[in-house]
Amino acid sequence: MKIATWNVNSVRQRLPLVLDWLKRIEPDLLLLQEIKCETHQFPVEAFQDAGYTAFVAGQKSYNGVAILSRIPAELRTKKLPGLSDPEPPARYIEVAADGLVIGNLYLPNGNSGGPAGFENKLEFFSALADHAEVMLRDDTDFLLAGDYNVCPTDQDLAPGALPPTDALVRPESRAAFRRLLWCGLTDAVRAMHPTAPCYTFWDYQAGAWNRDMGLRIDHALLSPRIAERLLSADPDREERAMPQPSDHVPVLITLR
DNA sequence: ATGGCATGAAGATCATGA
Repeated sequence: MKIATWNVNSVRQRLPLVLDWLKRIEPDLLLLQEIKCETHQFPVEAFQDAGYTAFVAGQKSYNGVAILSRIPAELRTKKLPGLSDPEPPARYIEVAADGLVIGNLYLPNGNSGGPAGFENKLEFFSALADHAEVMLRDDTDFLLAGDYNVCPTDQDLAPGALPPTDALVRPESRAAFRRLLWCGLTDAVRAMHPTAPCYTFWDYQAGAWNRDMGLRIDHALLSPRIAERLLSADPDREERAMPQPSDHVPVLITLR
């Protein structure tokens, strides 16, 4: 089983690239973040023609997440349980497929909106950990993948790529990510690559790609039984060198 | 430390991203 996550930075701008990637890689599911369109604007037909059903949680301008599946899947929710905002931005969508719950998340960056913006990031993390704990108690097999907007350790960013005050590396953000791991989840890429950087993002600015000033911020966390099935987990670096790329690359997980 | 790109919505810039 192949599951991938990709922050595409506008699905409409990236449509040819995403279709090309689907055709070459043939994942069973692709989790998209930052689709940057309303649900009705999502190019459902183009993906249908490629053999994928789309589950979409869109909104105007920003954010937006979607799951593409070429295997039978059913929508579970378009909201992360436990957020204080009754109408939160479109940052979470979850389906069930092949006996597995697949949660797709776009965690708030936390650098905008001042202290409240950062608190909002931590609240999302906390709600996500609560959700994971409920599923672990229910003995549900799951994968929670997407743009976590955190470099978990200093190994996960190029030296000097971010100031230490950045919300992606602040100790509170890293502690929130560790809480998820300590629920008993496995960071798939890190489990398969204990020492390599495995960046998933390079800024468009300042020649970040050419200087390899990357960040590892797109992650797939696996519940225990799913972790036992892990065969491979790799960022697809080559996608960053394509014409008009997203600033993130896909991360591909293969399960036995 | 900031924001040199990129995107969308608006509008003759701006907010956001990370």
